[in-house]
Amino acid sequence: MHDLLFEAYGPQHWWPAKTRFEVILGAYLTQNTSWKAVERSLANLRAAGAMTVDGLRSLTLRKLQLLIQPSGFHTRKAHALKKFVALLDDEFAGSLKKLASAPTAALRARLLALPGVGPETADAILLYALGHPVPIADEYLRRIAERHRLLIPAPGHSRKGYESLTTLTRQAFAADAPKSHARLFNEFHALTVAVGKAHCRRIAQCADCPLADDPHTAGDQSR
DNA sequence: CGCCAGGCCGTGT
DNA sequence: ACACGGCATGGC
Repeated sequence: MHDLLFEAYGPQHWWPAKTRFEVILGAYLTQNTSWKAVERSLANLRAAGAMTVDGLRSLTLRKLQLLIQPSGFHTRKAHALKKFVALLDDEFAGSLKKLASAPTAALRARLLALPGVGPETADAILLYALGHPVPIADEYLRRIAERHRLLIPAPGHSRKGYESLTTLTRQAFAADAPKSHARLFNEFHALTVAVGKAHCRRIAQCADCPLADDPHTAGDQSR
């Protein structure tokens, strides 16, 4: 899938951010939110000098909420971001570098324990901000996998479902590409979003899906 | 106007 | 364990 999508779409240049902390901010802000809206919040944060850990720490909660308002859920997300900085300060001396040097499994568990951090956000931070080789499962990948009969269709999206999709992705890469997983996971997730947007929103758009000459449109699936 | 977006969480069954 | 609604805003 990675190779087919890469051939069709080319490099996606993810994550669109300059610093690790900017990736983390984006990972929180883009939860169920279009990236376009996130860009406006990020611009606000940049203008306020809050694109760094120190900058964000010095903001009041209210001020932070105001700055990230354009990307929605600002009350929850502002709280969550403050809690992330608190974790960084309390357990890693305020250092993203120290945070990044923690073992992957323990770090993932610690991130998941934070409010506002679920599986996808945790993995996005691990992969795109901290450089850990973890795959990212998301709604797009689930749709694509089901559409192409790689995953048994399941009605709800349970946490367990995402964890199993994560495991399957990791195993698939482990079998076919033993090396450079971080780079492949990085590109694959970006490509997944690209093809998901282009072809998996509506069944009619699957005609020229790069993943298959014969798209599996027979089995319905409304999305 | 209605639907959706690069999810997560609390609550009820 | 799973389903379901709330969270907020802007694009299209």
